[in-house]
Amino acid sequence: MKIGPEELEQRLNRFKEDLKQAGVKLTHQRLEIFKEVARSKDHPDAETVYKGLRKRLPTVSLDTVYRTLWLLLDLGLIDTLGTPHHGVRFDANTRPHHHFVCKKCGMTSDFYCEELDQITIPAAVKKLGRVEKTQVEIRGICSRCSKKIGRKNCAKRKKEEK
Amino acid sequence: MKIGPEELEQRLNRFKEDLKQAGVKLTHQRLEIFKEVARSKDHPDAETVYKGLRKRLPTVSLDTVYRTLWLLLDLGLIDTLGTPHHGVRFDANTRPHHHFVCKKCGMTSDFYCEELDQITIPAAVKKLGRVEKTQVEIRGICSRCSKKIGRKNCAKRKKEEK
DNA sequence: GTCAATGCAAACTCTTTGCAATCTG
DNA sequence: CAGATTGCAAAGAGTTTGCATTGAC
Repeated sequence: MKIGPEELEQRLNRFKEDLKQAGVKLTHQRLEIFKEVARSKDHPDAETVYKGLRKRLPTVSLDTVYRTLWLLLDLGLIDTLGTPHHGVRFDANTRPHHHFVCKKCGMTSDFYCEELDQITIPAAVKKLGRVEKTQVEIRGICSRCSKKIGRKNCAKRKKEEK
Repeated sequence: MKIGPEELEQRLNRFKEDLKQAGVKLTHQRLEIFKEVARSKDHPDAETVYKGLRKRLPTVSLDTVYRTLWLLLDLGLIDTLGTPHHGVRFDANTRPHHHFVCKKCGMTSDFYCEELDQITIPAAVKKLGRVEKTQVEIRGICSRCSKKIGRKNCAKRKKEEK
């Protein structure tokens, strides 16, 4: 998927607006990091964003990339694959099941739903590879985290919890 | 979800059988690690498995836990959440979309399907927290990895690719 | 007995933090 | 100009590796 210049413009404006709303400063770095991610068709990790960025912004540092990405995540301007701030986790549940994932704390609960077990996938997907299982991932904020509101970003939140 | 003793027995037998099939030795550690994961209702990380395990097997080491978990993954006896051997990855795609995830290399492709965008989630899930988005995760082996067959485990595979 | 698997310790990678200098509003 | 943000360097997680020893088949 590629996005046209008018949509990019739109997203940049929303970006600036959201920073203002959050009482967060609009810096050169933040703008460029957002553009780098927004233009990406893949699912880059921090390092990849950093490398792409350095071509245009040679003085940027990797830790700023991290801080900014967590900030954007907190503002809901980007999402992550899986759960941030966690190592690999193992799933020993061999029955068909689905996941509710908390975007803040990473809590992942299984749930069962026979209807969802029956999902038929588009034929095009089969070209991507051999399918082993299909599950629904519901992303959101768990009730526990919903109570802890008003914190600014993930890193700070984690620290406060210690 | 909890599993009954007869199902546990069944899974242990399948476990032993699969190790034999793979030409891999059945060690005390492997058996206990498998039991630890199989009994878990959560989605433990390696450290959690390790801690639980040490109560019964005080001499086990964390690296054996890792090696065994990757082995079990390779044998298809357990699965992971997200993609192993990768840092956090960011998803800047703001349109409704779904993922095909390769369990071997972590490659994650977006795909679109209006039908899947319409999924209705069971009422029970709403108790878990505030839902922000619902997406389908199709897990399998991408065509690229399918070609590289016959390797024994992830760690070795990664090394060989260097 | 043979070769794979383990435990240990050290290395490595990814991510976070403290702090002084800098920049935004 | 004040306070947030950055870059740097160093620390901290989580994970992997090399090697001598142990243990399964």
